[in-house]
Amino acid sequence: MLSSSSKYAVNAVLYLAVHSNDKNKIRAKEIAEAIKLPSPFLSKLLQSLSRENLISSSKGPTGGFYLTKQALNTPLIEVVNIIDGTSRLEDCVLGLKKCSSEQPCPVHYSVQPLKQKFRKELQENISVFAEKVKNGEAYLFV
Amino acid sequence: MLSSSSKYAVNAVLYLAVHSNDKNKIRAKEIAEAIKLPSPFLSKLLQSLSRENLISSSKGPTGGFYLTKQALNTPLIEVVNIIDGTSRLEDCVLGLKKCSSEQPCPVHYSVQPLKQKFRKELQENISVFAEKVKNGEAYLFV
DNA sequence: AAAAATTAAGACAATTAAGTCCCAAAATTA
DNA sequence: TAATTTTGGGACTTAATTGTCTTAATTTTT
Repeated sequence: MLSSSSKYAVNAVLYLAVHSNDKNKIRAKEIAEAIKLPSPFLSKLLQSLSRENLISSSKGPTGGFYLTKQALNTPLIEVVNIIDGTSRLEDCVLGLKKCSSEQPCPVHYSVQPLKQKFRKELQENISVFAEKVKNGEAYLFV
Repeated sequence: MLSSSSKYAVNAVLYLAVHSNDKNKIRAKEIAEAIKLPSPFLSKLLQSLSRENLISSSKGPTGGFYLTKQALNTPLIEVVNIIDGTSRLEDCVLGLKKCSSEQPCPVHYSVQPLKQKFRKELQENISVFAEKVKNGEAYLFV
């Protein structure tokens, strides 16, 4: 469904959404420890997200990563799109090159609506999912 | 969602469901050509399915693979379970070890019902999907 | 009984994904 | 300005998945 990398990235972004802002940047190492991930690997993911301006960063002591208010209003699925690309969630479940309502694969009508709903659910903004964690309705680890 | 291997396997099984029976066995090579797959690799997948008695086989000239009537009444998801195992479709989308309604991840309630529905759709018997191909409602290649 | 055709099994190779490491660039502190 | 701390970028390593090849076992045909 999602690659390991984008799972990590989503976790990290939600961690930032909950704990960071432009006054309170968070180092890669701290995030890595929080979500139990090797820090060099996480750094690379964060850099990819930063390069695409989904998250913000600054260097040096007191530096780190953070989310702007604008970034909080980005659909969560953008994280996945940056790390995995879009095809992973869009391609035919059976791997057929041309699969559509004109030429459906055998599972198309069973599965395609679910895939679409999945993408739609992840269109919800990052802030929406972060709020659940702040409220104690959802958890990021364990 | 599914590994490449299990996509291939599902295709191959549906091909057998449509074209084979105990009087009409089909060689790995023919299936491989039909679904455009390297034949040695497909052979290995077919062997895994045969070892688990999901498909049947016989050796020698006139040998090949086929589905029994009983096998046609197996849920399609069994193919995936044999090739990928079950965890791929059951584990938390964000990769959290313990993710449940007691301790849900932030996307749990958005996504978990869809995953369950996905598995449920693939619980439908192989024959159901094969019929769609026979009817011309669905296609296996291109 | 021998030859040919097929599946079975497992070792091997190639590719991709995951993860590490090193050094440069930028910012802060002293 | 020098030392320190952080991100940025890219080369490198490791692990997992995908794909190939060789040989054995079984069945059919002649």
